[in-house]
Amino acid sequence: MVSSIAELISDRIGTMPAGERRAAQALIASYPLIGLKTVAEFSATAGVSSPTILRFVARLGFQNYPEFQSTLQDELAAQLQSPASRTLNPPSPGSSAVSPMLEATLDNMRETFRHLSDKQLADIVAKLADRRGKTFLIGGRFTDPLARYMAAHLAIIQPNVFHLGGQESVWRDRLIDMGKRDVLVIFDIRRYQDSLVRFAETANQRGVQIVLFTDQWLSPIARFARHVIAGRTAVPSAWDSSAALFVVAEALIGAVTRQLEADGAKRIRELESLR
Amino acid sequence: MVSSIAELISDRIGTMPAGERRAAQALIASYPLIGLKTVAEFSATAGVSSPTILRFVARLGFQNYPEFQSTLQDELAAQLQSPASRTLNPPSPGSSAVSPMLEATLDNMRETFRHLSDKQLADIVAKLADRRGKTFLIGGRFTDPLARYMAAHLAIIQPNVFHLGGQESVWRDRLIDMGKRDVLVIFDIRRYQDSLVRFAETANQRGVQIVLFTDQWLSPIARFARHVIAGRTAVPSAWDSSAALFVVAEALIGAVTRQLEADGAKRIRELESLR
DNA sequence: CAAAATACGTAACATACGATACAGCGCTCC
DNA sequence: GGAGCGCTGTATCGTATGTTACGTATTTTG
Repeated sequence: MVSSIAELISDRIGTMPAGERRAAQALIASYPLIGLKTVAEFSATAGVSSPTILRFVARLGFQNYPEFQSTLQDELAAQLQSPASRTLNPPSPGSSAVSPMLEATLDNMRETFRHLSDKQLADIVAKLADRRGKTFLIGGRFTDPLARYMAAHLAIIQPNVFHLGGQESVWRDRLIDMGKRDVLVIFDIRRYQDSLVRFAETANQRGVQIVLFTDQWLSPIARFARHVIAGRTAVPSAWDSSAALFVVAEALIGAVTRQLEADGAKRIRELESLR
Repeated sequence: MVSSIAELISDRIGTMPAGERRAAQALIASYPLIGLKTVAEFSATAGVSSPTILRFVARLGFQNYPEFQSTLQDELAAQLQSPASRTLNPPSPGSSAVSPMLEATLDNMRETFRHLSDKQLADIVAKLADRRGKTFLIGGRFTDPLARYMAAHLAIIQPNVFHLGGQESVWRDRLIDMGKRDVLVIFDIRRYQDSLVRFAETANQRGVQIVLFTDQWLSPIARFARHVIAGRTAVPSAWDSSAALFVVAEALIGAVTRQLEADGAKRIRELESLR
């Protein structure tokens, strides 16, 4: 038995032609609201023609469009009247292999932030928003993308932000550029990489302030780090999860942006005028 | 300022004639669902005539019935998309500056997964774990790190996984390598990049199956995509959040790994012995 | 109590919405 | 390479829907 139209769609989306699949995806993306609008609006949002929408609902087993809409409304009524069903994901008895993953991730984030004080974050933000020094970012095998992600944002709102990528020998040589006023943001989770540890140690000796993103068992780099962010990584998977660290990174990016705006940084105003 | 139609009604219900008051009560009783149905149905449920309904919505300040319905739908959309506003956020003791960011992110993830069916994910996993074809990953300005992150993991558990980076001209030429059996995983959120759209279009013409990670407004690439994952990106920040997409990516990585283990892939056993 | 004003429903109307027929196109399979 | 099939969009049609006009009922006011 199929309980919701959403399930019905995901059951049959594989067997649908391209146009109808676009209709299905548009419906799922903002479920179920476009389904309540007119065929014309639905077709416009999905980028197909009206008949395709009608064929789509016909394929789902409905006699006509109004019948389809009524079903959607009934579904919505049930949902709105029992808020419990919202929090508890469609129970999907037996399956839902990803749900435990999601739950664990959400828990990880809550735990991660619970152990982070506002003071600590504020200090890091202040340091990152301090435009007198340079900012370098680097990560390990799996976490380097996080460093890139953060660098991509920070580099826009302020100058002198550099992601250290490529071969080890390349970024090792960049140590020459680093001094007391600079910040090095390092991402390092298990298994901790020796090359990164050595790099951090040298940087530390040069007086560079290190901000470390690591897991709850703390990379050895924590010994040299000025600020340590310990994210929870445990999930029911063969891999560790970096999602919590990712969210902290995003929170920092947002906070630094706000800080620079508050500082009235000329660059921010220029950026806005460019857009 | 009146935020919802429900408030508007309770403000004015005192000044309404009997018939319209019955209409108002009927609407409030199962808010806002009858308002989305036709005037005829509305009038029948309320026990009044159609014109009375129209006079009722006119009194609320709407020019016509469709305008009234649109407003109701917008209201509903806002409600459904930010469950936070429904639960009336607990002030979160201490009221930290990053807490709203965290809350929004958690909501985004729950919402994103609520719109994702197990079936849909299972299809994608099956395709990604299919070792007959190659897997290419690419992302936009801010999302390319996500592509890298996913590629870093997938490349370990199976051969023929390629991240497309560097200059546009470089990865454009890689189109030659792509064929019907291959998968292209694209990350593209606002503002959608023309270069990526063109790339996706060409790849699609070559028969490549496209898995798209995008935001809830759907990149134009959705037109060519076989599978679309629409993540929520709204957070109280100057930037959009990719955290929800990141978590989906991690979930997929985990699921693909499990799938390959189940398939008894020789490579996995070899890997384990190497560790 | 009478007269006026307001409210309500019936019925006719016009719009726009959903439905259908048909032609063009691409794709697959001989 | 050609024939057949299936998918998609354009254009047209019928109809359900929202809208309005008008007559009757009901309440209000002097």
